[in-house]
Amino acid sequence: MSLPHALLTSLLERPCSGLDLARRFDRSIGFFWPASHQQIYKELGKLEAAGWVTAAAEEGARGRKKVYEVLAAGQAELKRWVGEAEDPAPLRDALMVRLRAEAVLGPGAGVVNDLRHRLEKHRKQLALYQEIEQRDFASKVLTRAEQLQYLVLQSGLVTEQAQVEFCERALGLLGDRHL
Amino acid sequence: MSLPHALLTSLLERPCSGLDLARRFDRSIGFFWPASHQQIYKELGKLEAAGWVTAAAEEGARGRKKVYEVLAAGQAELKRWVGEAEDPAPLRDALMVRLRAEAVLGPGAGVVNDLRHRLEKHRKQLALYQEIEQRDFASKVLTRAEQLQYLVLQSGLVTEQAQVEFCERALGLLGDRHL
DNA sequence: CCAGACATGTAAATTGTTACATGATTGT
DNA sequence: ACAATCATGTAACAATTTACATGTCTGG
Repeated sequence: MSLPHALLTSLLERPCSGLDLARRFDRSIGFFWPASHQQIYKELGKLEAAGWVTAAAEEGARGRKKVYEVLAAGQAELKRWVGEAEDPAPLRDALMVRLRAEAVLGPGAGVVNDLRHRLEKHRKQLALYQEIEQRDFASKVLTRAEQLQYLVLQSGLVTEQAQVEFCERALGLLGDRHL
Repeated sequence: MSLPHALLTSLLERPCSGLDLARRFDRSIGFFWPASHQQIYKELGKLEAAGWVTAAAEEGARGRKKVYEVLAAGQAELKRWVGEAEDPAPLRDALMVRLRAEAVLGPGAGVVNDLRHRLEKHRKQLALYQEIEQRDFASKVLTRAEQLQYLVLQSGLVTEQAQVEFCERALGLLGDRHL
């Protein structure tokens, strides 16, 4: 379970409120560890109870906005966790199950629907990653931290590229002509 | 949720007991949709209640062994589900979170431990898939069903290959000399 | 004043993991 | 007899998703 450590990482990069965190997740760490605002609020409560972050009510801000900041104990915990080794999470891919089902059901079972749908999704995600690459990492000298962030983005790039190629190949095998 | 349909697929390939299913999952569909025997037993109960499979107590067998078989309604349901389109499941990769944490914590935070560990795991998984490829798909003419099964295996092959290359690259970037 | 965005949460349901429990059959 | 394996489950927990609830502030 990496959510607490993903939050600590993001808060170390910049202290902010729960909703800000949720928004930043949607276009950064959330590509590799998605989380809804509900989950984030709950987890922030636990981080605070554990003494890893402090919450400061921001005066003059809307509503009862709280700004969270990582404490020394939280940073120590994050460092401890980074040093741990973990088995890769098991894959769960419904498309593969559908392909196996199509194999046993025979031609025309309909897996092309999912293939076309996912091809489009993966193309969009790939385009998004390429946009981020151009915007944040193109034509400049990178610091070590930026090199690592770029590495993570590249993982996303090759993954989406591979997914696109897989869908195209599968559709070709199934005789689909809507490429 | 694809477990029921993964079970239907596997039972269509060959009717068998819950434990047999669990064992076959471990070296086939389970690479793309893992399931423990506890989960499988529970789900088989639901499939039976839904009228998608029948359970027949096998006489002369050990204990209270039951053999499950797919009914027409189950096959129809599987076909319906295969035709559905679904968004790809969101990625969740703790290694990426660790890399981002290492970026913000600075050199020596220890992500190399996880990278080395995962490099080894992915190399093993890749070797396993290559073995299956040689054993089941090398040097023979493939039926359509076999082509689809091979396609699924190839997805695993390129995925593991990409993971291996990513870990090697990351370790190179971090100056690790234990490749 | 009211719609819409900001901001923080609670509750229930689903899915999956881990630990435990029970009994039957086979091989030695 | 007894250990190992076969075979089927139950229970408790953990993580995530979905739906709902509540109140604040800003712009028109």
